[in-house]
Amino acid sequence: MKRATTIREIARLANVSVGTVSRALNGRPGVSPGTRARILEVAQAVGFVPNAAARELAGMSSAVGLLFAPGVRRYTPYFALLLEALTEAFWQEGLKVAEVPTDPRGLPLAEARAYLLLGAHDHDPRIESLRAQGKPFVLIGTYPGVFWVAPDDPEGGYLATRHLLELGHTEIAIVTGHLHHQAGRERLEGYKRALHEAGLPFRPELVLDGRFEALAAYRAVRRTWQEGLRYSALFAASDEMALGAWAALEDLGLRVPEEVSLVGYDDLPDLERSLTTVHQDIPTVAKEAARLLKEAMAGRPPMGVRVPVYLVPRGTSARRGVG
Amino acid sequence: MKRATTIREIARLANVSVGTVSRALNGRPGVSPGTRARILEVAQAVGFVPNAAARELAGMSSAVGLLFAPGVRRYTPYFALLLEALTEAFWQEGLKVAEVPTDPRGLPLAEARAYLLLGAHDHDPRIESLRAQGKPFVLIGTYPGVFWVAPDDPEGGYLATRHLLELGHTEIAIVTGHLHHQAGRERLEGYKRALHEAGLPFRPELVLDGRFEALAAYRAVRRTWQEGLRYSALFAASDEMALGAWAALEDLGLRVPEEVSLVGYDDLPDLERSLTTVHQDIPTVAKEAARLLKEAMAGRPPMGVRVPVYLVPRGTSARRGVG
DNA sequence: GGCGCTTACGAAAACGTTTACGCTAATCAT
DNA sequence: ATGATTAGCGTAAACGTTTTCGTAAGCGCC
Repeated sequence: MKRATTIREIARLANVSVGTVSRALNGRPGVSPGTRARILEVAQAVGFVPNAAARELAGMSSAVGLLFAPGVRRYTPYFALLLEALTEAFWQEGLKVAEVPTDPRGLPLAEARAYLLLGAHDHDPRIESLRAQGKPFVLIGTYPGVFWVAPDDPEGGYLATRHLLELGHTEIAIVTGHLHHQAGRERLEGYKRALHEAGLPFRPELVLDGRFEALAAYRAVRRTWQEGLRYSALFAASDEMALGAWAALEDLGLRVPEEVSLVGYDDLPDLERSLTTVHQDIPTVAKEAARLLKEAMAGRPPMGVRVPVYLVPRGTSARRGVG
Repeated sequence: MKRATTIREIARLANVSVGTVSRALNGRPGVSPGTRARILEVAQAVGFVPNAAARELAGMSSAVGLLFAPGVRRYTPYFALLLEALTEAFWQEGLKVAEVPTDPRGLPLAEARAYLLLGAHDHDPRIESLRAQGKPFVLIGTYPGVFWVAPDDPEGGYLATRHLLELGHTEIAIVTGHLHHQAGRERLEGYKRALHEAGLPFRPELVLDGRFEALAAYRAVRRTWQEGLRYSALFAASDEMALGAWAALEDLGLRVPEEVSLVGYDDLPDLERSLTTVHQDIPTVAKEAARLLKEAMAGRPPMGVRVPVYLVPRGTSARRGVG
């Protein structure tokens, strides 16, 4: 393994002492704009990554606490990917992310330098509590007046639905996740907007509750179809639910995409089947979260950013059969 | 936060130098049995936990690599619990566990001081490869000639089945996980043994493939029942599959446990419904894994340990209705 | 021109552990 | 008895960072 470049090396290259380098890199006062720029440039050039162990030893508890909202299913492929990306992105900043045990309201039971909030709820008590404590934090989701980053879920829901509309479908059902979760609600909003834009009415009976679970999606799709609900296209607000829905359609004897088109959401890797879906740029979400957390720790004013999503047409969506 | 006790403090209490303490604690040569015992006693008494950051800084990459078998679903509640317990248990030993990226055969793409193998396969190439490299590792599962720790799955399958037999059931179906995974196969073996012991024949058609997934279990149960398969009791080899099976039975209009008894496996916490199941002692599995890994790193001869399981009778199993 | 004040920076201590090296005393072979 | 070996232990350097303290230079001000 190659030896990583150290702060000392940077000091040598920039003709300053290690103390100055440390100050410059951490945005601390006591270094002139000129030297600071020079140091940052050198660090950038050699691809410096601070040694987390040394940092921690020196007393900078380099752990940011990961706070899951209560009631959210953590053990999903999506969260696993997000976590992986977050770990990677924060590592680049010399920070480690670790899940923190919480009380029933989701408030942290252990101290951390900063926090990362996952699974944004509606009236999230975690936000006010942390704000009152003055702890820096970033929310994965949206909320006014705090640092937040979120995938552009309204746009994603819109893109998926418009794709189906453009293929000639007019009866489009949606399998949603929990509507008290932002992701679930926002994707539904996008769906509604696309319908509205196309001059089609929103029909509540075409909204099926899939609870973000494959099994729940399966049951909802199968039951409603057998009760006589009909549509030529289905938008599932997560790939897991799409898989459940797909299985249900198969068990109902329906061909995908000939009889029913299907669009998922997330674009999970390693899916064995070719699913038309909305791609989420998870690494970018993670990187933005890391960047924002640094801003938050530096005491900057809050800001939020939306990360773009895009549609990936694959095998499960087709032009509506002439009917 | 209270200051953790250091190696220096222990040195003071035991009247030796820090170097000697370090050697004693790490099982390295160069310290007499007497002093070693004294040091260990002091360390035990004050509840010493080595500082991971300092260790890493001093060059002892304190990370043990977590290696998942290819093809195994990592994002399950069971693995999440196991991982949590492993993190905790290894932390006590001054070790951090981190997942390591693998190639398609499951071999590690990054170096680590030692490895932990999860999701034991049958002819696992990881085992021979690591053994050839002389890397210390512990397998969660069983394999002759290496360090391993595993829940007593054959016994668990036996206990679940015998419970149903004792309730008067004679037609007992089983929903299994993948049979090329040890856990899946061993639980099936226990089921067979209980049947055999009771003088009942093993009927292959009563074995349903649930792939350790709720949805797959649901489909298998529902489809086979509709095809005419009948039984008065069902043993699902994981709680997730039990939930899927339960949903299927409900959708078939069958009452649990009046018409069909159901037993799960794992005893996951936070299940909202009261499921009879086999309890797994995950914290103990983790602690044993940590203990064994230390033995392995010390170069001791390999050994394996089975962690006991036990049945937890709850609401989904009942005496067979008079038929 | 002396005084105080600020700013930019270097020197060095500190964090907790591992480990190379050196020393002492005991053991051993001759 | 003497020199060589060895077991047992202490000393100190090293790991990469943060941070306290000291200091020199620059500034305005009377």
